[in-house]
Amino acid sequence: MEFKRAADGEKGFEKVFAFLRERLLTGSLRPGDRLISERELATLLGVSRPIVREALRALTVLGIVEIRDRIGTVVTRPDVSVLNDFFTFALAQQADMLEDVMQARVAIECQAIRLACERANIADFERLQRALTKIGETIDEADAGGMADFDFHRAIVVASHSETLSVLHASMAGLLTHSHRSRRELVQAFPSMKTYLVDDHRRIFEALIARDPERADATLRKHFAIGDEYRRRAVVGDIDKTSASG
Amino acid sequence: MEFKRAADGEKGFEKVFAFLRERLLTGSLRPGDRLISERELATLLGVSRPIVREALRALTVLGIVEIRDRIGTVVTRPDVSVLNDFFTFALAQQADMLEDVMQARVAIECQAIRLACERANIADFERLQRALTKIGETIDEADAGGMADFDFHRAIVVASHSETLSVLHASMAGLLTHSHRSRRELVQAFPSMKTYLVDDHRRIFEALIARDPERADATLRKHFAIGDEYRRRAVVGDIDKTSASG
DNA sequence: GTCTGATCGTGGTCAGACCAGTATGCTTAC
DNA sequence: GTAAGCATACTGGTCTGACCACGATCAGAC
Repeated sequence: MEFKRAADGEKGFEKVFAFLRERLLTGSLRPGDRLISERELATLLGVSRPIVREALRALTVLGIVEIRDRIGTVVTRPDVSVLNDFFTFALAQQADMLEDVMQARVAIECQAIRLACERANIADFERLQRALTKIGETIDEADAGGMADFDFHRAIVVASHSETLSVLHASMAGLLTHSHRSRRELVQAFPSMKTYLVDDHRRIFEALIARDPERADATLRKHFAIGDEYRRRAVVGDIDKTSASG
Repeated sequence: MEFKRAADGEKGFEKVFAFLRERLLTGSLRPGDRLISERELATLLGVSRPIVREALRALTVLGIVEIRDRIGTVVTRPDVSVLNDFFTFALAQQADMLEDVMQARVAIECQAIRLACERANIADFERLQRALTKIGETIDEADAGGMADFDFHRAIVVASHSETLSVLHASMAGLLTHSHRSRRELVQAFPSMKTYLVDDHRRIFEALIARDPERADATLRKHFAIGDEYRRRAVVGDIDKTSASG
């Protein structure tokens, strides 16, 4: 073990990472398990501790593992934050990606609502109902209104009972949060938007209750399309006349 | 710099990571840029080199940065592999996630085909045409057939000209590759599947050419549904009688 | 039995060193 | 003057051995 020459062919980091990867993928290491200490791992694989730490840190940012100070390293259940990080970086370097991410969000939600039509239970309906009520109540507030809107859409995804869809949606929603908010500020400029917001969400809710996937999907899609339309009109300055009151 | 006590409040790793994160998010560091050397970074932030390496390694697994041996560390364009890694690990620990990931894939593809109806160009159509031809040619081969199938579906996503959808699709497709292959082996057991495969893909292609998003979406969805049905029948052992030849 | 404290193990970090190549510039040969 | 060759100063990749601060554990005091 005194040779840095990895007879295994892999460099230090790769060796450790591959070692742990294999244990994790084959199920030898499951969530909740505690890894052997960094020192043991180092001597076991014939590498130095800093290298082991690199590998553990890599697994940490992937959300696979959690390094607990003075306790040890434990395997965790895969977490969303990774995707969040990734998309945050990715988006930062490609600002034009925003519209693109929105497309992905639409994709996720439309699929989610289809699944939700099959799988939603009473609790899901209640959650949606509450969100719907909230949307009506907060129609005049940009902040609370945006949050209510967000909650409703999230409730749809939750109702799909799909972990993957939830994860993906959560990671995109985070990115779209601010755009969501600024969009909400348009409501004041478009009084007609108020009825659109309330009615549209209600229609989506009804389709969901009716457990009609096609209608739910179509309604949701239309909802997004109308939102886009409002945004377009805002860009070109086509404000509702009736709102000139200010 | 002799104090490990970080006056900045953050621990070593966090300090370096936050430092780089900020540069990356604000655009001070853009893809292609070369970071300063590990040593410089270490003295600059008052930490040791191993810590710097941890941070760089973290960014590497996130696909934000690439460490080139004896050259330096350069900022890269965000890459899919991160998501791939994540889903690989996530799936390994929650096997029941497979069906779930499939749902996400359906979501992505259906949205992609809608966009593709608007955005696809000649090159996209040609790619799809080639894939379609290949599917017909390789109908009797499990391996090549599966690949042709995969290429066709990927071509749909590519035709959407959406980076985000492509990224997501790529990361899921990787996971579903083997299931795709095993599914392909069913073809031999289900002769009726051959016509299904060819015809279905052709119908999808035609809807795309017609630039009819609704029809394309619906056809693609049906395609997936039929695939599921075949799988279900395989599970319960309901094999086509006509294939008893073996 | 309970409380207290020493010890051991853990992650967190550092400093300094060596290796192996790359890149560059300077020297040397033509 | 130009071109080949070599020395040097980088770069990442790694190791060693050490220290710190704190959690856990168990022995000993009460």
